Amino acid sequence: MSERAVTISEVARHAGVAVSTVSYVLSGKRAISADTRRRVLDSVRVLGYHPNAGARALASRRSNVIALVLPLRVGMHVPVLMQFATSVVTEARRYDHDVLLLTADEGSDGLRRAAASALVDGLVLMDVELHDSRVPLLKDLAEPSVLIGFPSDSAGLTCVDLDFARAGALCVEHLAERGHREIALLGAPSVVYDRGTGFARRTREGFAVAMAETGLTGVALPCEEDFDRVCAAITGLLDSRPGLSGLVVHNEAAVNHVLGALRQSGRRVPDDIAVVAICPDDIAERSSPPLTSVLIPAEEVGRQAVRLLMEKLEGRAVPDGTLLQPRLTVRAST
Amino acid sequence: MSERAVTISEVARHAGVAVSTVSYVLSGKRAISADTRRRVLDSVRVLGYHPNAGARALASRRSNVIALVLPLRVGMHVPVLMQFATSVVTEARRYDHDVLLLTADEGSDGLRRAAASALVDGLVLMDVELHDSRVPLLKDLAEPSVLIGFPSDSAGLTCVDLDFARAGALCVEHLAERGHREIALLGAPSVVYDRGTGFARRTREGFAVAMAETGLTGVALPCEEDFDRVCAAITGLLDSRPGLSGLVVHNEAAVNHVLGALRQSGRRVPDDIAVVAICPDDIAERSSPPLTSVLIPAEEVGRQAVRLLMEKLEGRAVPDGTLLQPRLTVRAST
DNA sequence: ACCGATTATCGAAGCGCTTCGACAGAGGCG
DNA sequence: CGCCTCTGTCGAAGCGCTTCGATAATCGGT
Repeated sequence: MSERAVTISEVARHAGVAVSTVSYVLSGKRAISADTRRRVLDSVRVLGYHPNAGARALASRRSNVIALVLPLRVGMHVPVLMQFATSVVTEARRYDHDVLLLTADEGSDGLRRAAASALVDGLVLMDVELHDSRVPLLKDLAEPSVLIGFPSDSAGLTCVDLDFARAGALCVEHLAERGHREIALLGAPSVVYDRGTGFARRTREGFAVAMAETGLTGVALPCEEDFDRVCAAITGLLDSRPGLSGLVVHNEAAVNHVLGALRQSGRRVPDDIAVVAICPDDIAERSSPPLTSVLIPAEEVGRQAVRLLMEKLEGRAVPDGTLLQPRLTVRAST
Repeated sequence: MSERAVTISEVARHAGVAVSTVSYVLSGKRAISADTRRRVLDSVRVLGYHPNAGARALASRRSNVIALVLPLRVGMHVPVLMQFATSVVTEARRYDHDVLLLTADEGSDGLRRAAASALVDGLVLMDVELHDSRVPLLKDLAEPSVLIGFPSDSAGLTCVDLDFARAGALCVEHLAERGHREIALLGAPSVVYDRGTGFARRTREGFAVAMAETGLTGVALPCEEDFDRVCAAITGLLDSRPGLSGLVVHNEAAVNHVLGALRQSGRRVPDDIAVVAICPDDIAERSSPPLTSVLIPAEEVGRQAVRLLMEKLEGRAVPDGTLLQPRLTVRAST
């Protein structure tokens, strides 16, 4: 181990050309004859050359690295995060970029540090809140950024998200079509609403609007994530609303507890009560019965976010807001 | 936005010193008078100087970035991964390093690329398998690395992990003390064993050894992660082993399904059957009843991994293998 | 008052790459 | 045939930092 790394000048010598020629072969920024190109690429292969990232970043003022800022607090849908992170990394690699992982608890300072030191060329932020302290910083950072989620003041920012309002509405409409007249939404833990997290609130709003439009009655409640409190909530709900025949669950961690609680209170799904979840497909499929669900397209959100960022890095204009349309998959629970 | 970044020479001019003096103030590698130091630090603050990462990496041959290689396949304990990633990032920041996220599906090439281009100074790999194709590469990479998990040929590598064998044994011993005589282990999905994933196998081995030592009888079974198959497995187990009174569950995704299945078949926990889980505390606490569990100390594993890597980066010797001792927390399920 | 050892600072030489301007040679055109 | 335009290649100037060796300035010891 540990021979010194191959440099571009060794490649140039080996191929019998100038250093700059090697650089142009590799970047494609100037025309190079087919013959020279081949010789250079051969030398690159033979010597096992990998351009030094630091030198490249210094000279070109591009690090080819983007930052991914993950939230790491309670109440987050962890598996969704993970899916999301994966798709960001995969898509970034497709554009020949790497991903630097930052946690939200470093806050604005972390972002400023990564940007100001030219460690990264751009930023993708997850789980942006309605009133997010990082938003002002992003607005006057030289580096472009893309947010997952919409802060309340999103002017001048590029935001992507699932259209949660539509997702909430979709669930209501589906249940209405199935003939249900009284339904309930079980959402995120109350702390998530209090924090002003956009996706939770927007789902609730979409739910409310669709309820009004379809003429259904019902309530929207926060939902904790431990079995006992889920059970209590379900019991309370069933007692107070005897006509209730449908449930929308927007809480990945609680959804299995909800099913358990219904089983325990003797209700059959879907015969006594129908359940629609807003959650990843794998969770919906592993439940019993498999749940009709609205998929959270984490992968596509990640892909879109990276694409938009790459566009901005190229200096192209991009739309301010991108809302991904939810898709409802009917399974056995409705 | 977008004024050019402040450079070290602007700081030097502002403070009335040489560029190298600024560098030495910032790195502390040579003695600097208190007065000069103060002037320089003031200028740094006033101008908002952040050293350019690329230039620094180029000149010092250190990027101050480490790679975190995450597995992204089925059957992984996703939330644990996340916890782990967080602790790696947090701990790395404490040593003034950043974390580059690589996914396992780029395979050895991804590692080689990141290492050869000097993008990273070292690597932390998660979820290493018994026969991992990346192990040979790691052995002759110039960059130091730390593995989470033990490959079968771990000679010359630095590995960290929870002592899963001990964790399995601990569960058995706990149930034995409580007077149980016949118990079962429900483990990972069978595909995970087939793949040769170390932690699943080692738990099973520790379980088997402790069974022999304590004189208990029972079986170890793989466990799928959908409710219906969990239910079937539980029913089969209860039917075929009427004397069974204890269960060890080493499958984070299935543990709530197990409890649901027991409820459904009319068994009370812990009166009819005791349950010990190997899983994160939050899952154990949210179940009903809250589960006696062996914690997977993801956070500590991450911290240790980073520490060991930093030691290696400093050129210090570190132990080949580090096994973290599991801790059993008694809750209501046993 | 002089010498050697410290201590604090400076200047300059890279680190490995990209990019700009220059230029030789090959064609196309009048 | 001379002139001009392309093409393909080269050399050199940085990019912003670290680090090495050199140089003043200071100091105690004689």
